[in-house]
Amino acid sequence: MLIIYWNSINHLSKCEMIDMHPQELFRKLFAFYGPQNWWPGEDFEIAIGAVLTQNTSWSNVEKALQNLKQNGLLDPQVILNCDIEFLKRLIKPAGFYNQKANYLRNLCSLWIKNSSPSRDDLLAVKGIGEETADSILLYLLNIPEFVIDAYTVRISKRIGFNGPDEKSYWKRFYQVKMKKDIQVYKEFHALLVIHAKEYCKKRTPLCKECFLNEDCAYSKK
DNA sequence: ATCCCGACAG
DNA sequence: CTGTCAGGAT
Repeated sequence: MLIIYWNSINHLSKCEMIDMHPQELFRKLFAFYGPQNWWPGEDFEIAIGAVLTQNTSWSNVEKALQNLKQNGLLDPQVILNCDIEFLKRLIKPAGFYNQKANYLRNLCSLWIKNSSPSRDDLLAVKGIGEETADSILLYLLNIPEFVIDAYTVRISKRIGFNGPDEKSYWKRFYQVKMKKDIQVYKEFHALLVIHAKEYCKKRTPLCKECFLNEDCAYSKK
């Protein structure tokens, strides 16, 4: 009887340890992976990459960006001037090229009118949702919008930050709990991405080898 | 076969 | 809320 009681106490204390602060998650990710220095590319290329990477692996996006770069198509006006079928062919490796070609042109039209758009300006563009808008705002325009993607939701729920699947919830969650710091926002999102790819994978997460498994609710199930 | 830093239309 | 868009890596 005493042992059962002890075990329940022990279990409770473990649960409390799982409930860590997002700051602590950030600190541990940063300690393990180091700075990601994730603002590759020049200016508008970041915005292009943000669109091309919608539901698409970055390795495929890199091929498309290379094609664009080799043809001098990283400039909004040049993109608008070029034949759309040519544009589609260049970005083909990134997938969804029919719609993404149009999405890019929509973004270019906005950018020519206003190269420092607001969040609402971006969301008004057909093809730019919240994640893409926030990526552009954070990594290109240096506006502190916390980027929430499928990886962020997956890791947050697994590690034990109880919450729904809705990205809007997690955006508020992180923006309330984290210090409003551009560099931290940038690094944190980048760290969540690399961690989701290397350990916290969708089907086969590598919990045994994961450096966070003692802090993670998912690895204890 | 499954997944990839989603967004939009129906 | 569900179907659709799509090539590329594993």
